[in-house]
Amino acid sequence: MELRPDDGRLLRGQRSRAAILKAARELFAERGFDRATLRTIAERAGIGASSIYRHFQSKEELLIAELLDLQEESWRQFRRDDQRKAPTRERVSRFLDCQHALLAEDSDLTLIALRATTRPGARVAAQVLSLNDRTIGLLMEIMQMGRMQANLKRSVDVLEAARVVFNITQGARIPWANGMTDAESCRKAIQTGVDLLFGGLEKSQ
Amino acid sequence: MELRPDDGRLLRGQRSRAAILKAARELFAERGFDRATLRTIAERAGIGASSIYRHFQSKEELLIAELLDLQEESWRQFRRDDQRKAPTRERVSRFLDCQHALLAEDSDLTLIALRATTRPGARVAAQVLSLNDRTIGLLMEIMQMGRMQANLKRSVDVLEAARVVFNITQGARIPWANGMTDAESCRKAIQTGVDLLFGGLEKSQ
DNA sequence: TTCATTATGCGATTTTGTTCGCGTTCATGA
DNA sequence: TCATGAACGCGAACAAAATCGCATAATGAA
Repeated sequence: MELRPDDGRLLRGQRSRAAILKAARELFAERGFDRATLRTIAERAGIGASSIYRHFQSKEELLIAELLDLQEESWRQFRRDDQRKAPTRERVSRFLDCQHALLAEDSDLTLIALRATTRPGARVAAQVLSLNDRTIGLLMEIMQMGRMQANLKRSVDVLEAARVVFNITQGARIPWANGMTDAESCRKAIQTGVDLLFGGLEKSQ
Repeated sequence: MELRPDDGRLLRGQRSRAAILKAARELFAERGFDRATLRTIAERAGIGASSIYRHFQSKEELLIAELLDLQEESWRQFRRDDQRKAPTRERVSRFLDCQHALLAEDSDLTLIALRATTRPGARVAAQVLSLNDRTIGLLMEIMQMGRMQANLKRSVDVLEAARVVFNITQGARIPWANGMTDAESCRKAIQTGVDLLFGGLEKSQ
């Protein structure tokens, strides 16, 4: 039996799902991920704790919706005044700044996403890895354009280059999310790393 | 009151600590970190589960000792036939290969260490970050030598460069530890990333 | 010896994410 | 109208890490 999209049960489910997400976002912001209990989230959402699992497969999954939103918002901001003719290094740098400005508001987001990738076999791990791949894909797109415009070396493997850029950002955020550096130092570390990558370490002869 | 180092209580504690570590290593190897329960570890070590917390602050801390050993072993292997006059790129590359060969035997180690860094406030997070800093320090040492020998650009910030190399390795291991690529692909990804960093992406004019 | 102190050990308990079995609601089709 | 099946909801239960209060052992000081 197929359910019509306006079926009463589905509608009720969608309301619940929205209520859970709202409560979760509020509580994550108030107390942070680890201190926000599924029972308190459920209570604020007005349902039972176990019902959350009708809509999400794990606690971490409550965050990836937010991460997805943020990712697309950062792309929107980047594209809004992106100079497609500008040097590739500048375009990449600007994109990372857009992303950083948004992520800097919520260090938990980066941290929990990273944690999720350390749970092999869990669905949420694959989801986050796939989100990361989308970001890597965008970076690759930018760099591929630079490669065609003879802005980058022809020999560069743009996929690997995009991965390196992504890993630089990921790695730089860990000390920040652990409170060992502030957001601005994190931003600078990312930019310095990208500059090193573009310029190279070795002397050119 | 100060305890002498040969105090009977301390000696008993050290024996327990050693037994716990031994049991933990065995069980981690047999079942993996997540499937090895503190109760079974305690049982094999011949003590009660809660007693583990007299010696370690968290389950993850049981892995730190192993990670430290492995780190120093990889340094030993690297130093054993390190050509100090060789190009910096080759030295770095060789060090990463040594490290990879050891880590490849136990993907859990990388994964759990990474997971530990996503637990802000926990002692184990700081411990792992400090271990990482030691590896970064060694990389920095290698690159600093290259910089003095005019092997690398004078303008290079060796600390940041070392961090970038480290982040490349860290990031490349995540898909591998999730079973999405094999160890050899992971190794190649690391080497490709390092090559990109040394050579740079931009065309030199 | 006796007492205080300190490290260690342990069973009971708490906490929290997650699973299970059962009941409820609601559209559909005979 | 009534049985069917599917999505949803819930309280109880489970699993495993972590905590607590108390007991024990070992040592030094009085």
